[in-house]
Amino acid sequence: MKSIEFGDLPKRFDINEREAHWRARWSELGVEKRDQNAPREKSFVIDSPPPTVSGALHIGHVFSYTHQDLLARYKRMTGWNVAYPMGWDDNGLPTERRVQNYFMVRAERGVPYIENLDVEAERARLELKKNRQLVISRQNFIELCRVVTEVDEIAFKDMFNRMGYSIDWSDEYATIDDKSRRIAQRSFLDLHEKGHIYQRESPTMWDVDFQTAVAQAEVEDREKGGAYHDLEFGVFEEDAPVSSFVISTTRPELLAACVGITAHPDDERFKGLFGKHAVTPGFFAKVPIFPSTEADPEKGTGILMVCTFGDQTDVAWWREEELELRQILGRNGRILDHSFSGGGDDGWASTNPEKANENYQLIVGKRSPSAKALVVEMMRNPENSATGNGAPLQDEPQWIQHPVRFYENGDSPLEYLTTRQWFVRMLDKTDQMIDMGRKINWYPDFMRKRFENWTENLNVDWCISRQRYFGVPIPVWYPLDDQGEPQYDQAIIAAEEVLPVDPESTTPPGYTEEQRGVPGGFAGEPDIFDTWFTSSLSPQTVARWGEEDDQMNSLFPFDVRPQAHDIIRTWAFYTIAKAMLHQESVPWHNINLSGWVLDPDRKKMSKSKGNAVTPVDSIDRFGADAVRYWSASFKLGVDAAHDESIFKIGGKLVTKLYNAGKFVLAQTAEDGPITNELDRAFIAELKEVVRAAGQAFEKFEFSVALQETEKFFWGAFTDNYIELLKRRSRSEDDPEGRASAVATLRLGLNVVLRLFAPVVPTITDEVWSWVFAEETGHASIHQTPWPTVEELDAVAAPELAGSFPAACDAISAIRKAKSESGVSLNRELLSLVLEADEAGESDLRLVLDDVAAAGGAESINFAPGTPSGDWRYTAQIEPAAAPVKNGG
RNA sequence: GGGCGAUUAGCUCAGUUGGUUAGAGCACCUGCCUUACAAGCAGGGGGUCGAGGGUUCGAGUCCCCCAUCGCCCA
Repeated sequence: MKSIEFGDLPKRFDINEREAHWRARWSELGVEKRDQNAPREKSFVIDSPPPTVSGALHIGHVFSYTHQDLLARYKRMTGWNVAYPMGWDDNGLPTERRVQNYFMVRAERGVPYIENLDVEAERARLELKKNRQLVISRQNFIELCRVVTEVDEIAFKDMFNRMGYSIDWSDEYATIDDKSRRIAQRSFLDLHEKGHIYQRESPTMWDVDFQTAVAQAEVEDREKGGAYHDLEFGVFEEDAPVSSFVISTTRPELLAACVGITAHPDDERFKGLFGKHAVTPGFFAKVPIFPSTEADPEKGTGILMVCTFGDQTDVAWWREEELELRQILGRNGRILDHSFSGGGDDGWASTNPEKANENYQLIVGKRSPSAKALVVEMMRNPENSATGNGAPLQDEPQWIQHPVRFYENGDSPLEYLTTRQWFVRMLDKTDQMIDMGRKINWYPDFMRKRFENWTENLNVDWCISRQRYFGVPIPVWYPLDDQGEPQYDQAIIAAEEVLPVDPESTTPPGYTEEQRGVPGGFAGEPDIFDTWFTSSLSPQTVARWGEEDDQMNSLFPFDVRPQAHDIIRTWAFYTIAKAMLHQESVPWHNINLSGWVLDPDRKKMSKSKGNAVTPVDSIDRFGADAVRYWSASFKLGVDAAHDESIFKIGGKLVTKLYNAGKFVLAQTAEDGPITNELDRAFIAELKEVVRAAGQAFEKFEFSVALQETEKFFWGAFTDNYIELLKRRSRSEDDPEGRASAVATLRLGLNVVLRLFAPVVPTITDEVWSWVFAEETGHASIHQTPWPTVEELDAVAAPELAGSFPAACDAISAIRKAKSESGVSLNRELLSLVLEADEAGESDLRLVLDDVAAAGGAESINFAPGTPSGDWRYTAQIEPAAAPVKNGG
C-alpha cells in the first residue's frame, strides 16, 4: 500500500504556487481537450458566452463562468466528450468607444488611410491639443480596434486560466475573425434567400452621439427629469379659427415637427374636433386632428401632438394616418435647416411662413436641450399664438420625473430618425419563437417567462444594420444610377464563395474598382451588422456551419447555454431566432441563467457604476478554488452579494481537504477488505451522498451537490468518522480491523475528493496526486470517473442501518460531558456510562469498541434513560487525572 | 399599468412531492494547545419563517389578499 510520509508535506498549502503548477499540468495532460471525431450522442456541448473584450473582467463574470466550468468538469467525469469552447466578442460599440478614448481618435469616411499609423506622432505633427480627437480613416480605426482587443484577449485568457476553467482553446474564436465574419455573412445570405430580411427607409431608433441605429433590445429606460409644457393650438375650419385647445408636451422642441393632433375617440372634450385642422403655435402649420384609441385621456390634457418623431406611437400614427414627414433632427442630433412657405414645393406649409421661418432659424443647428429652451421662450411670446389669445404657453412648465429611452451604451436620449436600414422580420414569428422557447429547458424555469414576455411585447423587427466601423460588413453592393444615386432595390448580394467580404474594398461581379462611387457604377454598403447578429451565431460558429470542416452534425444542437439573465432578450433571443430561421431547430436543449453579483448595497456590479470588483485580488488572497467555491454556493438565477466571508469559507475547505488528505494517506495497514460494522455503515452514508450529489449535478443544482458533499465531508467524515477510527487505524493487535479502517478512510477520501473535484479542482488534484493517481492509473482527478453508487456496492451493507448515526450521537454525548466538565476532549475516562433507551443501546451494540476508544474509555456501560429532542444519549463520565505535562 | 422573483437567526443563505421540536456557515458566548488541521475541535445562546385570511388531521412549503424590496416590460 502506497502511503505518504507526513513530514514530506509542508504544514501549509501554498495555494498560488500549486494552482500555477496544476494549470500547467492539466494543459500537459489535455484534460480539457475534446475528441473532434466523437459522434453527437457521446458529446456534451456547451455554448459558452464570448465576453465583450473591452476593459477588464470583474467578479460578476467569474461568478457565472465558474458555473459553466463546474458543469464541464462534472460532465467529463461522467464520461461525456465535453466541448467547451471560448470566443471573444470584440465587435461593437464598447470596443469603439474604448479605442476612441484610449487613442483619442475618431473615424470618418473619406479620410485617407495612413499606413503604419503612429497615433502619437500624427497628433504631434498636427499639433493637436490633448482633448482634441485625431480624425482617421475607417481602416486605421479598425486596426486600432484590433490592437486593443488583442491585448484584452490575452488578459482575459490569463484570468480564465487562473480560475482553472477547463476551456478547450482549440475551439477559440473571435467575432471579428475570418471564420466568424464568413459565418455571419453566410447567415445574412441564408436569411435573405429565405425571405426573412428586408431593407427599408423608415423611422428607427437612433443614438445621436454614436450616430447609429439601435435595436429594441438595446434600449433601456432611464428615469429623468422633464417638464410638461402646456401649449395652446388653434382649431380651424376651412381657413377660419373656430376654437382652441391646449396640449401638454414634454418635448416642445419638436413643435416644428408636429404633423397631427389626436385624442381618444370617446373623449367628449374633443369629439367635435375630429376632421378639423389645428394650427401649431410658432410655426403655424395646419395639421389634421384625428381620433385614436391609443391616446390616453388621463395623460396630460388628453389631447396631444404627433411629431416626426417623438416616440414609437408617433411612428405608428404617422404610418396609419399617412401624415406628412417633417424630420427636423439630423443624424448628429442637431436641428436641420428647413424653410416654411405659404404653399407649393419650396418649403413646409405654414399659414404664416415669415414668422415660422424667423422662429425656426433660431433653433437650426441646436441640439435638443437648447432647442427646447428656445422654443419655450418662443411660446411666451403672444406673437407666436395661433389663436390670438396671448402667449401659447399656458402656465409655467410642471417638472416631472419620467422614463426616457436611451441606447444602453449611450448618453443622450434616443431619437427616431428616418434612415435606410436592414431588418430581420421577427414580428410575424413571435408565436414560433415562443414555441421554440418551450422546447428548451430553462434553469430556473421562471426565466422562460422573461423570454416569452419580451417576445410577446416586440414591436419592431430586428434592425441589424449599424452605421459604425468595427464589425462585420453587410455583404452587399448597390448599382448607381446616372445621377450617382444608389439603386437600393437592386442590391447585389455577395456570392457565398467570396465570403468574408468587405464591400467597401472589393468589387461586385461585373464591375471594376474604378466604377466605385461614379454614376453608372456601384457603391459598397457602408454599414456593419449589429454585434448580436454575429454573436447570436455562437453555436453555428463553434460548429463551423457551412465551412469545409463543418461539424454541425456532431455538435448541433448544443446541450446547454450558460449565460446571465440580463441578456435573455438579446443573446438568448437572437440565438434562438437564428437557429430557428437557419436550422429549424432549437440551438440548445437547456439554458442556464446565472444571477448577478451585487455590491454590498445590493446594486448590480458593473464597470459603468464604478462598483465592480476585480477578481485578481480575491484570487491572490484566497485562491481560485475558494473563489470557485463562492460561486458554486449559489443556485442558478439567484443574485449573489459580493461577500468575502464566503471566500474565506472556501479557503477553509481547501485547508481542511489538505489536512484530512494528509492524515488519511499517512495511515498504513495491510491490504484487506472492509468488514467492520462502523466502516460499512460509514460507506452506506457515503452512498447516499454520492446519489444526492449526482442527482443535483444532473439538474444543474451545483450548490446542492456542494452542500451535501461538504456536510458529509466536514461533519460525518472528519469530525466523526476519523475521530472514531483514530485508535483502530493504528492498532497493533487488530490487523483485520485496522485494514478495514484504513481501506475505508481511503475509499471515503477517494470518493469525496472526486465529488469536490469540479468545485475545487486544484486541492482535490493535489491530494489525488499523492497516492490515488498511481493507484488508479488516472494521472489527474479530472480524468477519473464520477463516483457512482454501484462502485460502492462492493462494500457490504451494515448489519444495522443506524450504526453510524448512533456512533456519532454517542461520541457527541461524551464530548458534551467533557466540554461541560471543562476537561479536554482527549482526556482518558475511568468510567463511562451512557444513558439510553433500548433502541439507542441496540443501535450501538456493533460499534461499541470504536465509540469507547474515541471517548477515551476502556468500555461502555449503559443506564436506562429517555432521549431528549436534541440528545439521544447522555454521558456520565469520570475523567482520569490530567496527564502530567513534560517541561521539554 | 402588466409580468417575474425575493422576504426564514444579528449577517449571508439552504429548506425536495405539505409530515416529529425549522437548518448551515459567519458573527457572538464558554471550554479545549487533541499525534491531520487553533485557518482547528467541542459545547451554548439566538427565529411567532414579511402581515392577514383560507385549504388540511397537519403549512416555511399549497390558495387568496396586502406590504416592502429587486428585476423585466409598457
